[in-house]
Amino acid sequence: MTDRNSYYITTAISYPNGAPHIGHAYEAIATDVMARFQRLDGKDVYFLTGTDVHGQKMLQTAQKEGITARELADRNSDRFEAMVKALGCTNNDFIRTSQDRHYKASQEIWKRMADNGDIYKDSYSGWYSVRDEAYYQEDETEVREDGVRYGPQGTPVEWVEEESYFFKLSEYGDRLMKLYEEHPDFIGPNERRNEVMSFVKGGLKDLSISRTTFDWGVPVPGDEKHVMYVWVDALTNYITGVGFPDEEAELWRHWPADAHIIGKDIIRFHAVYWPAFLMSAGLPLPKRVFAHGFLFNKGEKMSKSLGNVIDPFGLIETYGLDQTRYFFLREVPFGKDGNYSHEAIVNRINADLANDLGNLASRSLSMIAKNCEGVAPTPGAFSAEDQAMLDQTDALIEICRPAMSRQEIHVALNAIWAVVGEANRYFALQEPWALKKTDPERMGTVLYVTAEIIRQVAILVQCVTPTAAEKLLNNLSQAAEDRVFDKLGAAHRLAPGTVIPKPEPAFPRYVEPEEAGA
RNA sequence: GGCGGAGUAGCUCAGUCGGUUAGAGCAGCGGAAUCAUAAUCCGCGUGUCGGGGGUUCGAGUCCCUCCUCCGCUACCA
Repeated sequence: MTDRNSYYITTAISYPNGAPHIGHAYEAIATDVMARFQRLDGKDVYFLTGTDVHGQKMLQTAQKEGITARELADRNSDRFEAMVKALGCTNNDFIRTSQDRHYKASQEIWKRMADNGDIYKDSYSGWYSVRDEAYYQEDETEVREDGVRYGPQGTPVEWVEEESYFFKLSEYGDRLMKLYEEHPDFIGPNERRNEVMSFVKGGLKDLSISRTTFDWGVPVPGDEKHVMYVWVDALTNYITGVGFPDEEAELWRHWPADAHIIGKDIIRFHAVYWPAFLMSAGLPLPKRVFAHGFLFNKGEKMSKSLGNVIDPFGLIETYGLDQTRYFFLREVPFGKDGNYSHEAIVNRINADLANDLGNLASRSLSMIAKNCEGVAPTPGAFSAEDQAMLDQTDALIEICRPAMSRQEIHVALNAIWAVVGEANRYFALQEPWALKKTDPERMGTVLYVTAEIIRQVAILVQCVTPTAAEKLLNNLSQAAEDRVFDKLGAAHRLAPGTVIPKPEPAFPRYVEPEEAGA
């Protein structure tokens, strides 16, 4: 929006029924990169993540462990919060749906939907799978040889009959279609938009939004034997996090959200149910819901039974934080499924980070340290090659900004690394080491241009590889206030005379650990 | 079954409104250079652009058909 400077971005909240895995980490990293990007671009950013701790599964897991649901929720949420921290995420808050503020917010949005006449009580019966948290038609289930009835996902189902509150989703089809048509950017990527639209076009049924079979959840106002069922509760976190229902709250300025970043498996809840709830409650709708893909281990789905689950803490430990962040965002087009393998990540670390960018900085800055008295030289007139190189660098932000606004993180990174590659060619072709003897002034110009490229690249990649970018910018003696996108481009070139000491490697190569006993 | 997407170099993918010898990165092979994190640079591809048919002066690009894969969705004894 042009009329406000706020940028509110969220991840989905994780269900902490087990340990955090790479999928949670991926979403958190990507969202953090987008939050950092907008912050560097001068936006008033609010970044929210957290956990969704209610429901029967949490209750059952807690019972199995002999603790209360709340104890389990707290313990496991702590782990998720620790993961987010370990990933270097700059979230402003970490919400847990067990918090008082969230109960208040959920009950308020419920009341508003009820006041709008969209909630009614009825009874619900059917074959219910606890594990799927879903009801199935009888003909979707089958009784197997063990005498147990199973649902279509292969999980056991039981006959459940309970009274339930329903939300009149069936009345929102037209308004939702209008939303998708008038705001084509509401759902991304585009293939998800098509899926959602065809789903809505097929007709919507009313939605069961409460349960009486367990009590670990937000009580329904005025009928406390019901607790809210997953979606009203979980989705509401996005407004709880910015102060709802206190619309005078300082944080409420951030609503509506600019982007909800979620996994492709929950697109329907975010692109159909959520806007319908908000319309019903009379609240503004988020600008965009973007669904990323899944990560596979060498093409195989990660699962506990296959034993190929990747632990995010282990990745950081093995490869480094910046390296892990860079790998997933560069290797996998955001929005598509992607693959992880040791070979692939090592290749990215060494080729892109160490060899291309790290070594470019190293070779150019160390020449400045050695041959230019440790300060950025004063450039002479720029040659056509110099100017072309600078122009390409100056243009990066104009590529990155629209790409990032569409969550095309890979497009931005691709453009940045194209400049890095071009800069290596430029450097080799200009041969500053030869100019040292033949034309020292020209050498100074080439080194200046290269340092300026590194300055701009480092400012841009702060959002992906914050630690290494900081090293580069320290090496270029850049003040904190100069490390923002406003300082990119021709109007704010590296000042000649800036102190540039001998560089320390910003991106070390990945070296395979020695074989045991070798 | 319906809808949608995809099938291009060993791998991952670009290919705008159809137009000259179909591109990039990675991997591989050969060479150069020595500023640098043994990093970098240059050169090297006989690819039925999934198969077949059609429209056109000309199709990876449009139309038809078939095959394969993926997603969403519906349903059946």
